[in-house]
Amino acid sequence: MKVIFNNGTAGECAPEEELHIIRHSAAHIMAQAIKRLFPDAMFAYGPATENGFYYDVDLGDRKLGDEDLAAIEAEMKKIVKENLPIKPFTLPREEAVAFMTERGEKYKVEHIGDLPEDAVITFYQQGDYVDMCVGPHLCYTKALKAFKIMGQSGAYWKNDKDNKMLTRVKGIAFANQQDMEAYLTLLEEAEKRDHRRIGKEMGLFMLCDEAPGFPFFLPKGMALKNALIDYWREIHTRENYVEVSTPLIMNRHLWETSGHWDHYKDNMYSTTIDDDTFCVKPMNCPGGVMVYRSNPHSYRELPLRVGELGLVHRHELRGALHGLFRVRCFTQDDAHIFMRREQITDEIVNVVHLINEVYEKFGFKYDVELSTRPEDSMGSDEDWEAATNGLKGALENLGLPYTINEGDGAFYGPKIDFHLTDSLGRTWQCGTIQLDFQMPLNFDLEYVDEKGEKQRPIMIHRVCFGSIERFIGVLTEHYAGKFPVWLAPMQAKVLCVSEKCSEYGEKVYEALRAAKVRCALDNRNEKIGYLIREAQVVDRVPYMVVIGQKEAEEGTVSIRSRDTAQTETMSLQAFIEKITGEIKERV
RNA sequence: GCUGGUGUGGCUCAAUGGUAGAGCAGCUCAUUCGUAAUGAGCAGGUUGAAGGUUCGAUUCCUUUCACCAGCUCCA
Repeated sequence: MKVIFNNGTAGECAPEEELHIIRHSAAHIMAQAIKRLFPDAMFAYGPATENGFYYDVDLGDRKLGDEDLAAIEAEMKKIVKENLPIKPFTLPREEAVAFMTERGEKYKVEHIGDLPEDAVITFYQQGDYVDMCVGPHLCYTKALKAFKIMGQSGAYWKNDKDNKMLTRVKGIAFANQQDMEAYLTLLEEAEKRDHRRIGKEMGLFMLCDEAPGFPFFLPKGMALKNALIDYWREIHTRENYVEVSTPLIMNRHLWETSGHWDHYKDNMYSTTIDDDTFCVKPMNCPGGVMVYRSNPHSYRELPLRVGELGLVHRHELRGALHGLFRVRCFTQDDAHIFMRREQITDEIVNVVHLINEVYEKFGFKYDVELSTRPEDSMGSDEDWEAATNGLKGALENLGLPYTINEGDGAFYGPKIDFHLTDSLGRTWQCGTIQLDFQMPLNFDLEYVDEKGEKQRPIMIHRVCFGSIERFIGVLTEHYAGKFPVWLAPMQAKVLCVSEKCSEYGEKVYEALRAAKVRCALDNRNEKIGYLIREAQVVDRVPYMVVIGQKEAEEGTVSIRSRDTAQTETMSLQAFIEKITGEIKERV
């Protein structure tokens, strides 16, 4: 594809850059359209994104409705049709400032201020519209073949909530119409995987207006949750963790000592008990610390790995709530590891291996982030540096690729975060490993070393699933509700061809129940096709056990697989062995 | 919390400033059927909530709650 570079030459761009350039030019064309419709508009940033582009615009007090978005899209089409040439030019810094000032583009002026002193400032012009930009861009507006405005939202200038809120208009753009159609189809498909929809269809969980952000787990969702917990307990026992359970509500003083009162107060629910303030725990660590502190410890016990499936409550902003992905109460598969300084790297490596094992079990790909010290934090520079280096060292030892998320650590220490992707490509933080020198200091934790001297342990906070609720949401979308047998809320469903064989169906169902298979019996007076449809499409049950006259006479079952729709006839005993084997092996 | 949007029976959706309609699900009856929807009938809603305008509101206005797409924030 031919593009125009910021030095004014036209040439070929690298194929992998093509879409990026199309999308970036789409942002400019949209800006031009907005400027035509709203002459007072001032433009902030307008980058290409993963599937399209957006532009943050200051429209004064003007709000955009759906009709406005439609008008912008129509105007863009017009600009494309006009086939305006897109041409770059450069200006020295002062002239660039004067030029943008004259055009009222105060955000661009501020942007110039952020650029290096010696930066050459490039502009791209199409018709009467000029945007400050490094390019490259399409040569003509007509080269933009496929785009669509997708919506708008508020967004702060420079992403800082103390700054003015601008209007972000978002769109998608593709090389051609077919690619865009394909993407829109993909979105439709993704919507079908939405865990909120599948959760409802399958009867996994519910939310109601009376408890916004506090999910109810229904019997089937509970079965899934318990299957995950059983797995979790098994691997943690193997890894030499012990398990505790600590109270949901504890005295405010404890939260003051831990630092949560200062750093997390707005997110904590509280209540009054005997004239004293008590807080509902937003994190499990102070509870874990109290357990540690209840006894003296020897260096021989360390590392001490203490797990807790802890239910935490956090007051999340209502606009942030999202199905099971973002809730106000959730179960963390937490653990606190108390250890000596020299055990840090080994322990982190162990935890990373464990988290990796869990994610591989489900076939997840994940991104790793290292979050460093936030502004609002506790502790000394030395401790923060040591902790951050400890995490970095472990990641580098393991050769795990990661990105650094500056200033995004917990208030008590830096962390490694594991992000999983939902059906729409949004990523959600699940696993996290946090190194903490503060909590042991605040609570004066100790152990006795080999010389009989008191030493301060270091703490790791870590979760694998992150929140079981969020993890179930991600799993639901990952499998589109077609969970593997060991996780499936309903593992087998007995379907009777007619009421005549109901009795044998009952017998098969009872045999499966006795073998601890999660199952149901459907002997409704309907055609078998009807029963199959519901079992396969709604229940997404891995095995449909079809029972008819023939099976009743022979003592067999006809097994229809959810995934292949193939059927296989076998003895009831053979099927029970097959399914219980798969459940046990967690395949 | 912020920007925009949405809110009608369990679900998906329709309609109008003048007593809310369909499909699916549910129930009843008939059918007793072999691997993705048998037929007929019945029942189900004070249109998210509160207030206002109006002779009359589900429709218009205000407030509020919840949800959706984002922003911010986070597991």
